[in-house]
Amino acid sequence: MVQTGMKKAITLRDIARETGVHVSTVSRALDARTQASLTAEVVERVRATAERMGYRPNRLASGLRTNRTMTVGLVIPDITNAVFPLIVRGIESVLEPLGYASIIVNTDNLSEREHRLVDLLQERGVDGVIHAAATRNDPKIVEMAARGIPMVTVNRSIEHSDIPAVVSDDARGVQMMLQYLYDQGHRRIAHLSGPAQSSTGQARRQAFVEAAQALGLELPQAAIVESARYEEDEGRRAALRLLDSGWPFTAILCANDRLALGAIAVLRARGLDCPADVSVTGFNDMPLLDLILPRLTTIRIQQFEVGKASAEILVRIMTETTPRIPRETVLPVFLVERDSVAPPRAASRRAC
Amino acid sequence: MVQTGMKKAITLRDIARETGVHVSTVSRALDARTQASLTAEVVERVRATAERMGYRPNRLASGLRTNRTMTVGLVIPDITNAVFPLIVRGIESVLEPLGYASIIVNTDNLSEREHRLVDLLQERGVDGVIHAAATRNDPKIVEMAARGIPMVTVNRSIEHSDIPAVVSDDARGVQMMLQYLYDQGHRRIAHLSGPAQSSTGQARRQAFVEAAQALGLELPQAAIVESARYEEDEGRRAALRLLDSGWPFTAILCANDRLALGAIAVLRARGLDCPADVSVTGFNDMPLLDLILPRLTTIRIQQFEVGKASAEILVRIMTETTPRIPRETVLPVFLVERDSVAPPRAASRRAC
DNA sequence: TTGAAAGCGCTAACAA
DNA sequence: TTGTTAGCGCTTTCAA
Repeated sequence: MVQTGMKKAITLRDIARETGVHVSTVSRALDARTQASLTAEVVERVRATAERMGYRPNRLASGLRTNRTMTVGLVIPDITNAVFPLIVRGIESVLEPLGYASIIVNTDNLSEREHRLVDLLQERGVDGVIHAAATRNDPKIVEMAARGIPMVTVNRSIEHSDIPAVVSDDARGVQMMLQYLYDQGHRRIAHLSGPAQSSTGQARRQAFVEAAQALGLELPQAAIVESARYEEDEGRRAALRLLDSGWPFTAILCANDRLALGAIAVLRARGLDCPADVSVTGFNDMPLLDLILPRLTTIRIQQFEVGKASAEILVRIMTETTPRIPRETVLPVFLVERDSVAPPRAASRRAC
Repeated sequence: MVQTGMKKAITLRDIARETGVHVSTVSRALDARTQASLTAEVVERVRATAERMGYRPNRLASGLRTNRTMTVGLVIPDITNAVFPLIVRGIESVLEPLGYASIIVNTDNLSEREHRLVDLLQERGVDGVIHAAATRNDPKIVEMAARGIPMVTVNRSIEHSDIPAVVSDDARGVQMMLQYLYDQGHRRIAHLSGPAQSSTGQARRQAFVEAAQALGLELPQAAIVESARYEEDEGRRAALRLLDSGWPFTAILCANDRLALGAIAVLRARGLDCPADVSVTGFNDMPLLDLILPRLTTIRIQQFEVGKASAEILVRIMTETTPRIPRETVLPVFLVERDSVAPPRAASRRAC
């Protein structure tokens, strides 16, 4: 150790010496599962001494011995993206009380980076991984799961694998929103879709197409513009392409709030008001969204609950001998009606 | 291990057996610092075999031996608070390339919780701690530093200790903002201060008092209202108290953006427009703030840079033998002029 | 009910 | 330049 004055930590040996019993006895006395085989008196004496000396178990040592580190890995794309902190807190809400620590890594959706970070987690012997940055088919993840590392994916789902996934009901959300726009009188509705390689991007887009067809909506090529990332500037770029296509849409259903914010900015720059000229809807209901004008009508996802559910499943996989886990856990979503949707100009004119 | 099909990992022994050299030779061949003492041929053969077999070092084992885990602890109040993700990414930007992993814990500013989490970090043998949730005098932190664990505090600074701190120039930020309001014609300026137990809350408040006195401003008791937390509802509560005090202020300098957003909401509810009736300013310039109307005039803090600086310092403490670290590293702040400040009614009337 | 001993995978001092 | 050996702190089998 570099630091001077580094006091060495109290070990089982120190307590053994102090109490006059063997290290293994101390170990047993301090482990709830094994202290049954000891005299109550010894257990208590050891416990008290450990307490008094300020003993802290060395998880490296016990982990080396038992292959359990009480540490899990959280793989997310970018903690800076407002939906993830809530998921993280949801995860933590179940893991922390059980004594688990979390190593959090940001992949920035770079697969090279992701692979390096997954290695980093494995080297540290994490007991399990919650993966919120999985691409649709990721060999590295499948391999890790095959190696026996307990794993759950969040938001996204790995194709052709039996890795449990916790997702929100994207399809239902898109369908609710499209129906809502339809009920407001919209008939030419565009979609700013998310990245095709993310499973949410794909799921929402597919749901959009299906719901649009079910409603008998016109759906030209130009109606769907794909974004490369879930970010404002991609929303701007996509909205520009949409405007320049010349298709006379009256509403944009965006795959994500940030795309919607970007789209609204572009509309405004072109002199179009939301919702008077064009209605725009989001997805996620991220924090602070309700303070931004126009207040975005969106689909609320239960981020915290998603995190919580994924952690609960991971714990089951890590601790139960033969856990029966559903392949997919789907959480409900909710339509949040705010101010970014109005009847289309034409329709309202007709209504007058 | 619970999982079936758990393939055991490749160890140095496996590589030793495969290459026909001793484990220690393998160990040396794989360590850049020691491979100099080996034949280039052996080094290469071992390296290639390790690569081929997919060897991953077991950090538990090496950590147990060396007392270095290449893992650091990040103690923050709440990752859900928008300033922290940026700090985390700043920290990561220096730590990750060096091979460090980060265990992130949220204290919710609960000292009981913080102590438990700090123990959790210590049990896992973190090489150092970046503490962004320190209260002004925290015995646990001082003790940990005294134990020799490399440590840096962020945003807040521990009183009477020599633990390095990375902070933003709060005093200068407050002073700039007060001067700005003064220049716009404001003379009766209130302050919604942050929590007294946080060092930023204290520093900003003190800076406010000093700057106000320097400008010769009127400063009755009612002019400063303290908040319990840096949150919107506390901003609302404090603004209500301010309004009910009857003091005819024309501007509110808030210790934080979220307090400002809360204050503006209350003003609006009372029929007062910001900035027409009352000017309000924030602090931090948190993400998305520029999309919320009225666009808040605020002090920008370089969160990412703060994180980066703290990590750089931590690395120096962890690796250099006799690092000379300044007790406090102060990063500059910037006034961001937006739309929440206007000349006071009286002054503008006079100007007409 | 407790103790003795081995060993998890790695590094480092010492020996050859 | 490479091998031998010991041991980091803990758990767990086996023996007493």
